[in-house]
Amino acid sequence: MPTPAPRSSMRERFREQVREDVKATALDQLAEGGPQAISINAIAKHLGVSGGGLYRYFASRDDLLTALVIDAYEDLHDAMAQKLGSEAADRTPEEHFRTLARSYRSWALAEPHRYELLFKPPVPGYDAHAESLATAARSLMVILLGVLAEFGREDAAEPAPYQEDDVLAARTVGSSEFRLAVAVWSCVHGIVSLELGGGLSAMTVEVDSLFEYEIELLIERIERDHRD
Amino acid sequence: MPTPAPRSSMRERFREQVREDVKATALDQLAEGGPQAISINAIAKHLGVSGGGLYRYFASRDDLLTALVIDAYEDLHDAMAQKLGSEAADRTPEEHFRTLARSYRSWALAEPHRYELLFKPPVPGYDAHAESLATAARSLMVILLGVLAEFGREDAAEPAPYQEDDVLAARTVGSSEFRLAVAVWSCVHGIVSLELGGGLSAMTVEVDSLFEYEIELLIERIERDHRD
DNA sequence: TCACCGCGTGAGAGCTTCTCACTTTACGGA
DNA sequence: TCCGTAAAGTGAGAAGCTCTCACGCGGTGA
Repeated sequence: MPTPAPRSSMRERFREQVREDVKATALDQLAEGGPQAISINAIAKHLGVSGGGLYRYFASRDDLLTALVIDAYEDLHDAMAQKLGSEAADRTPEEHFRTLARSYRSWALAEPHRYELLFKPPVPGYDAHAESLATAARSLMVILLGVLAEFGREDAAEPAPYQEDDVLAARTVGSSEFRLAVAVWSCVHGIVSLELGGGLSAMTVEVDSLFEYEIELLIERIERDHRD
Repeated sequence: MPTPAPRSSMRERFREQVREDVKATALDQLAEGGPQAISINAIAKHLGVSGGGLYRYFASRDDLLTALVIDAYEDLHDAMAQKLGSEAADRTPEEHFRTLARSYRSWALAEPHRYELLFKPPVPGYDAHAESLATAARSLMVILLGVLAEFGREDAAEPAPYQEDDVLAARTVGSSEFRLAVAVWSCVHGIVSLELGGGLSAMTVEVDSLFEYEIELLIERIERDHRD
């Protein structure tokens, strides 16, 4: 059997390539015109195929949007994990948390439409992709849970605080650590969301310093929470 | 001149009535299908007029959506003001704040699509209605600023904590009170937004108790902020 | 009474998503 | 090497959308 797998994966690989091209074009449209500007027709024209052809690759427009959301979750996840990983290992938990929060906001500000997409489900009703979406969302929590767990330990030089551990996530769901993580996330998301939504642009307030101040308050709160 | 005003306002009143009917129908569509489901065509059919006729009342679909957003701001504002007003005047500032936060969340949970609409500007670019939108958003802040101001005073029985005072709002923009109000708002909005967006539905966490806990933490923070 | 202006109509341009019968192309087993 | 099968792509078209516009009808104000 001389490499039967590569043969059969040729089509698969091409198919995946086309899907990536479609998503890349959709991201361009998203960046310059928001979710409304994403058009299957326009993507097809841009890629040089006829309109109906793309439906071999995405069952519907919502299907494409869902794929974009999952990609965005992974991208945000990777951005935060990379920032955390590039830090010196001897940093304090506080520094790790600051890095995490700042990279979260930076990503959102750099790609506002993608961030909006994360919290604007394309279809109001629960569709078939709800499960994969939830999984992607949970992967963000794992990072946060890892950093929050550092605060509990006395020695700060613990290895790999940003590792992905689904078992850890599953175990801590519903626990007090999880509660704290959700609460912290909601505060960070709150500022970022208001900032992006224009709710803050109307008010003349320095979001940069507000965010930094919020980070310090959250750290205080985390430390207090760990002293119970 | 025997009442020229009522005469000339006959058309005006009718016009306003039609606009209200259109918005009411749009709200029905919004409630059951989200912003995407709002269709000028379908509204016209439901009201028994032809499609193009509605453009005498709303210049565009975005125009209609903007009107809905402004209405939603006012509605949320009124809901909070009414809840505050119905309370006994001898309540403490803490109780007032709890009432405010709970009524905010209640309104959002009761009308999730309208709440989403508040922070999803229909048009990405800043349109002509940006100013009226900002005004409506600021009216929310005035209520919050009023309640936060109670914490500063020693005697809790101050009159009319929820009065609207644009001068007050304009004066405090950029001040430290304003900063605190924005920070508090962003935390409350953060939880509500995650809850509505489904980000929390994936995680099994009791949002009710989480929200109540968050309120207490915010009160603590407000009181600490006033002791500087 | 009469001119006017706002209202509603219906056609239609141009866009969209999505379906479907059809052709073409390429893979993989005999 | 050859050929059946399955996938890729086409183009027409249905149904929907927003929005425009020329056209008449009728209430309003002088």
